[in-house]
Amino acid sequence: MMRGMSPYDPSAFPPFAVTVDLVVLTVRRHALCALVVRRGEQPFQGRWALPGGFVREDEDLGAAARRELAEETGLCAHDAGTPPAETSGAHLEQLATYGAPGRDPRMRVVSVAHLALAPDLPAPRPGGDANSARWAPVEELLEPEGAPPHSDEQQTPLAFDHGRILADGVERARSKIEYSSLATAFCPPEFTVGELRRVYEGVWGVALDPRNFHRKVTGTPGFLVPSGGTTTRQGGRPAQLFRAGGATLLNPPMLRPEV
Amino acid sequence: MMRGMSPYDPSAFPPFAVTVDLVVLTVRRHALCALVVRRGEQPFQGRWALPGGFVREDEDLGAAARRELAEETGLCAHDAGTPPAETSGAHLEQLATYGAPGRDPRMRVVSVAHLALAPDLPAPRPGGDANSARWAPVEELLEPEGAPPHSDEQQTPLAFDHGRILADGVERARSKIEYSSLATAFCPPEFTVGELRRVYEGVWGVALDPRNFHRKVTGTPGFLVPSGGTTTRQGGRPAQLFRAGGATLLNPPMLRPEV
DNA sequence: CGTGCTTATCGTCAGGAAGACGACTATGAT
DNA sequence: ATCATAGTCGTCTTCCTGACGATAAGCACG
Repeated sequence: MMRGMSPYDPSAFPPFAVTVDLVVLTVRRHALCALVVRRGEQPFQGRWALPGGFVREDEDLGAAARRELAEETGLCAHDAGTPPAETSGAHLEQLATYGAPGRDPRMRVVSVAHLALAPDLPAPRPGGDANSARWAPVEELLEPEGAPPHSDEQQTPLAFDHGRILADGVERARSKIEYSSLATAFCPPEFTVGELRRVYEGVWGVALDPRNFHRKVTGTPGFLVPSGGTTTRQGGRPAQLFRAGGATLLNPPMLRPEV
Repeated sequence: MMRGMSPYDPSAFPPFAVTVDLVVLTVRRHALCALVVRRGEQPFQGRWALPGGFVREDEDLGAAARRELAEETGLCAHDAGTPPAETSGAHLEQLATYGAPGRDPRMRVVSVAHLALAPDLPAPRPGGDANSARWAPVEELLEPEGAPPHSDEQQTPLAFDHGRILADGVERARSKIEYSSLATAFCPPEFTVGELRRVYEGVWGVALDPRNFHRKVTGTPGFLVPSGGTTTRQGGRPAQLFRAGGATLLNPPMLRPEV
């Protein structure tokens, strides 16, 4: 033990529980969707919530997020900064930390939220038990922004402050695909320019010009590398297949249309 | 108490201490500087560290960061999103959270780092005790990146993992002034175009063309609003004084020169 | 009081990138 | 065969930026 070093006096600081919550996003049927699980206990019993759990002793925050993601989806996540290997992994990065005193009525909980971007999974029922998890369109989960159409009893469909966490994660994803090649994390290992365009359209909720988009992504060095094959899985003329290139930053960025 | 709701079993999760650490940046004499304090106790006794402290019970994370910032600098910080009022406040936003198991040898500490951007303060000696705090150029604090010139005993001048936290904060500031009007947070309430340009030059460590910079910032609607006066405090021809406008996002962004 | 130095501000010009959109290609469905 | 669907290549205009010349208006000297 180091000279003069002593453990903290436990009475000198309040006790906290630390959790990780996950905003797992994917693009399904042209819409941005988030993974939500149904709560089995109080508070917010029966409501939808983001997946998450306690950080274990001797476990790093990123490791806890990767563990929770694997438990819920089976995905093996890359850390941010790790080059995308051949494995079918998702992108994972820290989002923000939420620690308002009253956010969990049981005790003081600080939650380190993480953002994961995953391709459209073949298994729509992740996790263990039956219909306790689903992909939900984000505008459905964030709906009561403008005016609640029917009942005003529940402000947001999500438990705790998960509505805000999800909103922050969606905003991060929307802005980050502008200036990085992260949109490829929503795609399978091999994909076409049109599939990548539908990712942008789904995340941003806009329509993009296919010709200008094609020029942009194929003209940015290091963004896409052709894999040689073609596919007709989207119908129409066969499209060239690409893989994500090594470039991570898009300069100049992909421009999101105004309003 | 809600029906069926009970407090967590304290044995179900490990105990954490939660702190906030501050990356306070300013531009002094054409260099980006960070606020560091000298540690008085083990571990890392005598080394420089980022200011910070425990989050109190019933205190929000942002409130803890604002409190620490006020204790160290006397600055009254705006929350991110709050329009800059007339008060001489700094910008404050959450940066990232660091919770690796071994980062504090005494116990498990999760630190929610915040980033503050402040104008050049008239008082270079903030805080209470004597010479326990100073502004240090960031490249001096982050020096041992390439090759340590003299001794190889200490890897970084900063205690704990504060070298990485500072690096992350600097990178956030460097990228954020590209696409937002945040550079004005480094300026006094009234400033000239040249002073704003020197902020960009100090943060990025590059030289910018004064003519193109002037065209860019005065041509972006909502970025700057003329306050009517002029000043010659920088020497040379009198320069028009401006205030930060309401715009927070720069579109198109200010382009950082390559390499 | 002019000369030189400093900084601020306006203008011009060429090159690059993006939006709008026409044209053509190659598949599957009927 | 024809049509619908999607992919791919070009063109044109407009906007923005980088490079850089020119002028303006203070201050510090002699």
